[in-house]
Amino acid sequence: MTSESKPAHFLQNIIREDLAEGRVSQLATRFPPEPNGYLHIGHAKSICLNFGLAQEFDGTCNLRFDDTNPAKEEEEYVAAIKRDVSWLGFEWAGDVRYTSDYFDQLHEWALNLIREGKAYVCDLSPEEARQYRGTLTEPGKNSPYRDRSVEENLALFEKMKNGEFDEGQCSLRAKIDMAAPNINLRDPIIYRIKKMAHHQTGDKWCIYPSYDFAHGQSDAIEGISHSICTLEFEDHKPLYDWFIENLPVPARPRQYEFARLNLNYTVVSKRKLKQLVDEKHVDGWDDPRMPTLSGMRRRGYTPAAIRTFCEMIGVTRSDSVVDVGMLEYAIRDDLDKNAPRAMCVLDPLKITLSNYPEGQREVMSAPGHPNREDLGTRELPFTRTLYIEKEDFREEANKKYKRLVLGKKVRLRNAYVIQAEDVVKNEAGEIVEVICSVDLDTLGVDPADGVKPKGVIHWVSAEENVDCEVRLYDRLFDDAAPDAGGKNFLDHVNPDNLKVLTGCKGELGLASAEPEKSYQFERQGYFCRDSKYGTADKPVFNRTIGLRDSWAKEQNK
RNA sequence: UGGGGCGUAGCCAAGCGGUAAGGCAGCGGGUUUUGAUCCCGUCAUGCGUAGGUUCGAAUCCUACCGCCCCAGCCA
Repeated sequence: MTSESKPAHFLQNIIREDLAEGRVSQLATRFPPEPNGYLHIGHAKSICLNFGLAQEFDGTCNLRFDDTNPAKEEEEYVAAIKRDVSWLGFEWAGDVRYTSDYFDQLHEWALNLIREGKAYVCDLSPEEARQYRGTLTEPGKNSPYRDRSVEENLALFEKMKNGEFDEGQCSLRAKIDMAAPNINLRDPIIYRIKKMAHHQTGDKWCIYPSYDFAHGQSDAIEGISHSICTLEFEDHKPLYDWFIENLPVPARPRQYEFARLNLNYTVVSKRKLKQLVDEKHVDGWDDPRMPTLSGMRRRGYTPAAIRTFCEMIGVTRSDSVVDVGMLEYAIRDDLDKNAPRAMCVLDPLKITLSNYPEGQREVMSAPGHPNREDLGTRELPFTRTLYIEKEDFREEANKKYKRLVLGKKVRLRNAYVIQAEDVVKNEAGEIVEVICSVDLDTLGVDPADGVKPKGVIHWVSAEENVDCEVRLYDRLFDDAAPDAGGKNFLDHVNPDNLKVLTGCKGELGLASAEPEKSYQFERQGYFCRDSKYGTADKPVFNRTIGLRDSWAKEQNK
């Protein structure tokens, strides 16, 4: 820890004290996803918190699939979640756990409650149960089945377990208090009938424990000391504690809540994400525009950047909406330091160097990174015809425009200074080529006349380059809060969230770019080769994020 | 109008009775063969509001206001 380290957040303080005062001997946390969808940036916050705390305090963190609802869960998600957690850079303690590993024990404990008169089989239908539950302001009424004998409950629960009842026909409920102001305490359902196979336990069960009954006890079984969840579970804590106190569990875990992540211009609800996929607004869960970890990975986000972001935003109990600008800062910061540089012309304009012999070829050497010698050098063939960016040339411009202007000079990055001498236009009047002269005495030095060109532009040989496709992504939504209030988030999908450019010309080295490995295309942004589309000789590059652009800002003034 | 939370700058967030950290964004300037990076400076007389206690209050007390969560046999 350095003297400039971040101040501790409330959970770090709680843990430090618990450890110091001996309330817990070793920190044990867990990340408990339900395998019913893909992990997204919001989960990353929880993952970084739970695994990060374990690392910081020399404790352990388990990966536990909270799989109590076979109707919604699938093995496919289990695999994807494991992969994403590993990708983020974390290692869970021991084997992957499943709440379903504890179904036998949980069933035993349910029997325990029944024997002590603290649980009963209720025959109320779901609709009737809702009516008996009361409302936020009115107390509920006791179920007519609340006072069945222990023997009858035992027999009925056994029948439930044996599949002798239909789904919804009855349920096992904890006997707590139908008049409790906290609705979670109004005799919550702890076991329900679901006659379906489970991805882990197959056909062994037709009754499944509820989240409330399973979670705390699973924590206890695993010896979790601090069970960290999001704010909406705070009302469940009294119930969490009630089970722990009324059952012979091997440990006393404690629940703590923190605020989930909200990001502007983004939706992170599995339902909405799924809708974007199903209605083809995006090309799958791993579409680079998605805030899923798999989408971000394909987009070029790095685990380190996501971890930094989670560190930046802090951990508190107040609802907040983080500006995506912070996420963008985190990825730019990482990639600026670590991504090798390359040149790629997105919108090519041909340049012919009139005083450079036809057939002549030189090889320019350029650093892999301006201040990372360990990233080596790259070789750039330089020829009579080149491509530059269309927007980097103007026939006339004011002094603020620091690029190539007719009659003026500009530096070709990592190469010579050139001057635009003439323009070739097609019948439509569009510029199709610029004739330039090159000053061969300017490699690494300013022109002899001492006048240093103000601008530097990127280029690529027109004769030797990699033809590629580049996909420019913009934010998925054009509204800062697409799902706020009564808004339909689909009405705010940004129509310009993807621009596909073909015929882009990249420097030769890009042909061997590995998928998901980041490059900075100088003067433009950070890109990585797509892992799904493209061919060996025609790669597709995804733009992760553009460079900060003060020129664009200047022009918008 | 039941219960549980939360209000510090445009955003995130420290602070826990001694006179408002830090980051993102913004703004101004410097360096630069990336209009990037980097560097420097600037950015709350104010902590939801109103009272009160105190030599002193974002921190304590009182009242009020606003926002979020809870009535799945979802998690």
